[in-house]
Amino acid sequence: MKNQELADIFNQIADALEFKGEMPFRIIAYRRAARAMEELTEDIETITAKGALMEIPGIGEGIAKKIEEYLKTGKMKKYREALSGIKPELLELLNIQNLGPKTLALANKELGVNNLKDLKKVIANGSLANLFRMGEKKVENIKKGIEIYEQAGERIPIDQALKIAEEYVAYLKKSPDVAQVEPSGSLRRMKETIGDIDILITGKDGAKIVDYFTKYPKVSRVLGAGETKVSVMVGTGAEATQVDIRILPVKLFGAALQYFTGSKAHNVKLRGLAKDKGMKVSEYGVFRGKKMIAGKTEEEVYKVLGLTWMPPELREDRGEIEAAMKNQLPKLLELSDIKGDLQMHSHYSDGSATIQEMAKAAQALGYEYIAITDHSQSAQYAHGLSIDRLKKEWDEIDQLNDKLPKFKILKGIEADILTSAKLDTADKILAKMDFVIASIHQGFKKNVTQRICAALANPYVHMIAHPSGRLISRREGYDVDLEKVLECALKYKKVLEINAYYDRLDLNELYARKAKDMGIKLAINTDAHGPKDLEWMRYGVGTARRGWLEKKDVINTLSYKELKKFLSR
DNA sequence: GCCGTTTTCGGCCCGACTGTTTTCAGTCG
Repeated sequence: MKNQELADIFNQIADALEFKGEMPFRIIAYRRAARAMEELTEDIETITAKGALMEIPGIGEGIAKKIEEYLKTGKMKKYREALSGIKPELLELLNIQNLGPKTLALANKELGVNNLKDLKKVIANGSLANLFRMGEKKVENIKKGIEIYEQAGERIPIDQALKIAEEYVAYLKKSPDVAQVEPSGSLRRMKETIGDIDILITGKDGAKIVDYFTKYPKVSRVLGAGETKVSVMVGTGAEATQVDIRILPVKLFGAALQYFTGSKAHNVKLRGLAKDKGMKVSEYGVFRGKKMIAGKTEEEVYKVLGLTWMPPELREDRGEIEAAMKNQLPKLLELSDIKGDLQMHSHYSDGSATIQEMAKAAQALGYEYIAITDHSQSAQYAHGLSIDRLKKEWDEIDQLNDKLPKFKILKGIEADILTSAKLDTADKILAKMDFVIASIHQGFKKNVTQRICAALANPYVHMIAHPSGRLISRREGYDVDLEKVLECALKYKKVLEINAYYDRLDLNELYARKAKDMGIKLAINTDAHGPKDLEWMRYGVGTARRGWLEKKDVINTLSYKELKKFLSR
């Protein structure tokens, strides 16, 4: 699939044009095209072959021609032209905070800066500070930017971001000057990774709040502090994370929260819509002329624009504004709709707890059932179960089910799909199980699509776990055609998983939405290896909500009775 | 470069903060 390749090319063209001082709107157009490429689930070559490129929003005649040219020849004239005269490492420097295209172009033209080494040199010898409209302080800020750039700068997993944010929020709530504190930005939208943590604060005395905010013990550096807006770094080294706050009066809470939650693309669309209607939207409210007509609540802000309120997870400019206009937003799945967890491991394989301990923890979450899905025999890396030990596990589950009132433990297994495309567990064993998961744990590059489809065709298999195999922070995933996998799942009426482990979230939101649209059922499971891991469910639900999923799309919202009926089909 | 139940041309979100300005440019979100 060349989707990401093309996205990278368009982003680089945008960077290059920005560096060269090209018209801003042309640059925005290339960035939009890049984003469109990244969000496609279908292979761009398939779309091109169908002649449907220009049906993608953000792709017009010009960019469509460039895509066709690239797919046909492996080259793109515009790309070559845009990058002509630009040394390979130069545009990378645009990732340094406080160093934008204008300053970089100036440093390049006047001082011959072409890479990080050059940049450091002209900072050290003072020549950068001597350029037009430059000075000591500006250079100092660029130096700060370089430090942050070299330290970390990677997006962090949502799990880690939530922990940092929750601690910070607890600290902020202790201040008597703070009225409301609300994590917003990508965290509130439950994005799978987080760049900066954004926190909205309302209160009266901004200066006092700013002071208190920057005195948080974990702050390692203050990046900038005004009266209503502050940025700090929390932690050091690879752990360092940027936290931004915005302070506004209580009566503007809704407008402020809407603005600070984003996404940027959503807000741009919203503000454009307001403009068409003769209104203006900002963090200070919705205005018609000078008159403020909304701002106290988010509901109010959306309402005056003719829209119903929408959950933060939808706010990505992926059709939610259009749907809200027609009052056709999905009624999203809630965490409280989840009645059980259908993938977890006990100490029989590589889990840390007993089956009883897992059941107790699940009961405490209000669940009606769980499936114990220990690894199968070929999974030696995970202490996979021999048939004898599997039978022992069944006996224990039977005993527990007799003991536990109003709670059910399903006999499950996570069976390995072998490189031969066969499952490592015999059908006659699978036939005796309540819930059969098949998954790839070996041969990531060997006919994965075909092997998964073969597993889906097996009448005893209910679900494919983590269908792409990606690990967000460290692994790309199997060499698999997910479009085909979706087709197979639909054909055999099987379930696909949203694995809720925060480093998997697999299927991701885009494929989850595609699956839903096709009519495929999903299950959201934590893949817990200990009782505490069951709490990861909220990340899986977040991904599901970002994929527009409703209760009816997810099988572990069914009651035990309904689930048994569903699984027996 | 994209896009159109107000337009095939003329629009394209809005504001904070910083520094180097003598009224504003650059950067960021």
